[in-house]
Amino acid sequence: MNAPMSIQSCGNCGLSSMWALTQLEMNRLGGIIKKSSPYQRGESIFRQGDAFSSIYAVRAGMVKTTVVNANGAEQITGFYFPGELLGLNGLHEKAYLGTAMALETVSVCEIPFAKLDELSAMLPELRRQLMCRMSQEIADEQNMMLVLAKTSAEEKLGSFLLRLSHRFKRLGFSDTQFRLTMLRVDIGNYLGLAVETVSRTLTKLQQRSVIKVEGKEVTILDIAGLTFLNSNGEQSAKPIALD
Amino acid sequence: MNAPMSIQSCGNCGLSSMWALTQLEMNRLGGIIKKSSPYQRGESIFRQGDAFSSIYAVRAGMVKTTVVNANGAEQITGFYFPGELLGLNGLHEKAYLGTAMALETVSVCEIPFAKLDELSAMLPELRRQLMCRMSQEIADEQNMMLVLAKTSAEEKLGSFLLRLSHRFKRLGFSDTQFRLTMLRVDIGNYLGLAVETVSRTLTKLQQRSVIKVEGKEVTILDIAGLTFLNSNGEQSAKPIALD
DNA sequence: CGCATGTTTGACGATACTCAATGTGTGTGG
DNA sequence: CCACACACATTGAGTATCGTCAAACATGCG
Repeated sequence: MNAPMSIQSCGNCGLSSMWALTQLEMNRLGGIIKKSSPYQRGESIFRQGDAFSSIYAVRAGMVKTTVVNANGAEQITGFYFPGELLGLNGLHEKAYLGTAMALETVSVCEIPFAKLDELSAMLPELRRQLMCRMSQEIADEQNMMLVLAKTSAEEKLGSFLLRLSHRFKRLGFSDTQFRLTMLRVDIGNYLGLAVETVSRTLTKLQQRSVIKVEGKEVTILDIAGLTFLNSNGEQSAKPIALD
Repeated sequence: MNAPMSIQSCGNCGLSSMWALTQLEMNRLGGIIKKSSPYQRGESIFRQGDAFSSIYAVRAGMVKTTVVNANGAEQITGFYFPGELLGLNGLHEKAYLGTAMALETVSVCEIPFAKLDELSAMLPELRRQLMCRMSQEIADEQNMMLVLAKTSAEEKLGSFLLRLSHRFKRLGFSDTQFRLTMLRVDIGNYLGLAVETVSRTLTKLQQRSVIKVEGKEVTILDIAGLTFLNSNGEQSAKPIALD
């Protein structure tokens, strides 16, 4: 089992590389950030319903967020990589809308939101970065909605793998070979597929030499093949436009 | 054909009711908002790839947003009601990530983002409201992801109708009887279902007296029935937790 | 080693997609 | 005003895909 991935630590916290702030701004930001002790696999960083107080930046390791729906079933809402922010959805309800759980050994920085808000009044660049990150979160989720709206299991899994690939690349890791930290059942839950379908589809893609799978290790052999799975031009809504 | 729904107009713009700001703050905000002429069905408010400059608040009518994916197919990413904000996802790329199109006669307010940003440094409550709205957008989208991750067409459509119901209620309209502004094909595209499946599922739910459908008019007869469709406790990921 | 957890594979049936035809409504022009 | 064209919606028949159930197979851990 290899070490969980991490971003370069620097200054108070591993955050400066992603926030693009000046030294002064970083110092101010660093002043309000609390470093927390690492979480072990299965431990939760916050829980659904807890009062919202802070957002969290993942420093190392991968986190999954889940909600319990009306039927009492647990549904995964996201996987979070180092450098990504947790808890942004809790602000408007003043409570966390889901539970964040470590998938492996995880290190996070806690950023008290009230202080971040005050600070953002004084530091324009920090404010813009924060907005920007929230905007990105919105965009990422729309992207995920596109994945989920695909009709075939192959497309869903293909898009899922490509998304992972992009995020590993952004972290400086290989975008063609990586480790699926989460379980097959998690992938299925996240994508709205049965576990067995996940397994079978991975096997099928492997047989076609689009990917190689060895347990949790995945190698992407044919990115184009993965991108254009089942690419029948259908399933699109025609524009009303006259415009 | 009835008039498109709208929020109460007030002051410069119909926004104050949703922003919970003081009169002074509203005046300052009103000073930067541009009212735009109405858009007709099929006209676009902004287009995918356009440079990001403003966010838009829907005042009246319904808007759909779409993206064109790798295969050149159009995919719907959202339907927007009066009082909701468009374009928030464009900030981090400095370009709109999708096209926003009027589904009926639509009126919007344009809010130049650069000015909003400046203003938010001076008005703490405005800043918090803005963050709060972005947080809500994130939460709404996660909610939608839950809908899409459902495995059965019935559940997807049921949840879709319930979401619409809640939003109509928030606007002061009936939450049990409303009009589907969008086409069946749009619903299918949005939910990852074939048009025929949308049609058949609506019929099936009607036969079971859960809803009543007459063309675009929908009446919800049994909210509980709609909420707990196909509620087999399965399809959930078991927590790893020891914790 | 043995148990628990996770993954894969097989067989079967239900669900949803495809193709095709038929309804239904709406607006246009004769 | 009606006939027609067009876009949209529904329904039917056949098929592929995916979910379910069950069993075998791996993997990790005490």
